[in-house]
Amino acid sequence: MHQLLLQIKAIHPVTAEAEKALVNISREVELLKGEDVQRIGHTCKTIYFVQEGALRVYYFKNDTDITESFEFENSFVARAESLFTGKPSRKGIQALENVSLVAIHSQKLFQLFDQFPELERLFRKIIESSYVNTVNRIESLQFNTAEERYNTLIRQAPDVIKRIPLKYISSYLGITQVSLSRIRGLK
Amino acid sequence: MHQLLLQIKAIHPVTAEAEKALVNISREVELLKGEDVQRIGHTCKTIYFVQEGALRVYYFKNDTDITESFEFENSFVARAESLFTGKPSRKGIQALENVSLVAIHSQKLFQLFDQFPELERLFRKIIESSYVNTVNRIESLQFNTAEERYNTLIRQAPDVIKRIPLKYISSYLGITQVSLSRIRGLK
DNA sequence: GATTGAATTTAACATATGTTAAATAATCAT
DNA sequence: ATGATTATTTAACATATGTTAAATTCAATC
Repeated sequence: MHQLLLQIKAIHPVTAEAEKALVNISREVELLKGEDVQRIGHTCKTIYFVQEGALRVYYFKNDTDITESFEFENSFVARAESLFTGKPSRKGIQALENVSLVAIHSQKLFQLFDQFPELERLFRKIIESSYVNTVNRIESLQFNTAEERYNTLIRQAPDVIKRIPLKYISSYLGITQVSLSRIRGLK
Repeated sequence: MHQLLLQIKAIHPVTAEAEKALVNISREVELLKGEDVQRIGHTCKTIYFVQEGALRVYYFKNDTDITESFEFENSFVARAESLFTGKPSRKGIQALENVSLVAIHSQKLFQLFDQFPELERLFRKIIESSYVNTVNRIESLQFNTAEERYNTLIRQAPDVIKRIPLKYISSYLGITQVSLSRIRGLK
């Protein structure tokens, strides 16, 4: 859990008691490359913190596997549309490398907010930052060409290109694998 | 402010003192159709609540005017990438009808969070719900055709079609106005 | 290192959407 | 109502991306 606590310190430091309470409702989880952290159809009740490895959030649209997002070390992952609504998610979370995660029990976490407003502030900030990321992503999908999106990805998230197979990257960019290959061949 | 308080009650009821404190840092603003609520380049320091009318958040990409989002009665509006980072926004907010807004001073609001954790919870929930909306929007932009996106809009946000000129809607859907016109002509 | 299967690229063609320009239609001010 | 402005549609053509299939490269296992 050490890494989680370090990351929290960087976002919004909390008291030792709050830290302890958080650790109490969390457990470490290890998964192998290819395994599902959370299956499609499952209602999201956990917020994950990535200590080591890479994940993707994915779903199917007309039998096509689509990657919604990638997550690496030191990020928090959840399926917001399920976590915040209580509905089952059409999305799954898959390990793209062997991963070490911290699983935070979301229901218990939300209860802790009454006792520790500092934890609520911490997670408010985490959500805010995820929100900003998705807003920026919309901008990119809304009016950049596929080539621009690919170049932006190389610049802003080189880990994705280095560590993730192209077949997952193409759908993340909103294009087919053939298109991605073509774009890569241009330069 | 009555309408704002009603809406708050529906999201997360707060005590009379918290309500009073919130009203204290807010003021009503009226603007005419076409006017800018916030200019491009301005650093976002206000969260708006729409009492009456319609707004859009917009920006320019290569001299082309692009609408990022529409907002109607009973929604909260801010430019997250600026509000939560303190950086000037490349986006503006424009009134598409004569509007009546409540302007909430965000800095003062954030200060109130120390005194009223219930207000922090309220705004955490508001942010969560905006976040869920943007995540769903990404899904739509990522792999639906323009025609699918248009049909979804008609179904899920009929107000947009009824009240907003098409020239603003096309860029919101990620297409040109000509394409939108073509799609509308299909059926 | 040979064999197999998966990942990636290439090719050829199809289609959706973009671009530019002109034609209508709708709206607004006089 | 008239004319002027703005919004929307239509047309013709250009281009980006999709689709299917095959070729190639890469990676894992024996």
